Amino acid sequence: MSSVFAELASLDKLLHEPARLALMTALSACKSADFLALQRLTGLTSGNLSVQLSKLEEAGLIVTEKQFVAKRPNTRIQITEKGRQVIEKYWRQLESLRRDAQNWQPD
Amino acid sequence: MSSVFAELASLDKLLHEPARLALMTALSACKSADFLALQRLTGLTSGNLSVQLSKLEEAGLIVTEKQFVAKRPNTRIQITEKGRQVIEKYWRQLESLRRDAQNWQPD
DNA sequence: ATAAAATAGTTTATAATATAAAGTGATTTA
DNA sequence: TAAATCACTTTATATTATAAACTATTTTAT
Repeated sequence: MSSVFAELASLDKLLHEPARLALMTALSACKSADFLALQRLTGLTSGNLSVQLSKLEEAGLIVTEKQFVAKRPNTRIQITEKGRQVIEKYWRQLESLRRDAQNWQPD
Repeated sequence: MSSVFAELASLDKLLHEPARLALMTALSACKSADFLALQRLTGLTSGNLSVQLSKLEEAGLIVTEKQFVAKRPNTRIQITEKGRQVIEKYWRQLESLRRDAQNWQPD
């Protein structure tokens, strides 16, 4: 059982889903963003985006702050230190998976 | 709606699943491999591996050849030209997604 | 000789997940 | 003031991953 197996098993499935991967990667590159900006980024329906953000928050990877701006509800989202660590780890592990699988030889 | 959306939508979900991603990446780097070698690579149960290979074959990304070797059934798996094209495209698109998400700024 | 275990898989069932649809409560427009 | 819009959340459905159960042949043990 090659080292690819270890990388496979440890790949964080919460981050692997493409929408959450884009969200976390984008959030790791800016101070914060609000709900509508993230919706423009991903093109997700609001329901879908809401569910994905809830999962990320429940896991402690982001924090959300709900306020009113110009009489409108406004949700500001920020990555946590933990979130920053796991997204960086994810990309490293995916690179490892790719390299190990590419270098693998049968037998 | 930023360009991340286009990358998100076009990311091939058949290839994105980690086990199939490892399988296709490995198969793109060798002439062929048999069922047991791929099972050692991925650590999948035989049932799971069988299902994933069936999906890849149904999509025309691999071909399988079943024979008997030393009185044992033996399934040899090879990537197709189409398979090679789509796995290379997948990795390019994932890099794009990463780069675009990292360069994105809210507003 | 034959019952039990192992090999190399496939098929089926279940549990998890993504995603859309429907719903909420406030605000603006007609 | 009724209807439409905004910014979401909650619930339902459809898809998917994954393990469990099964099949058919072969080897090993008694």
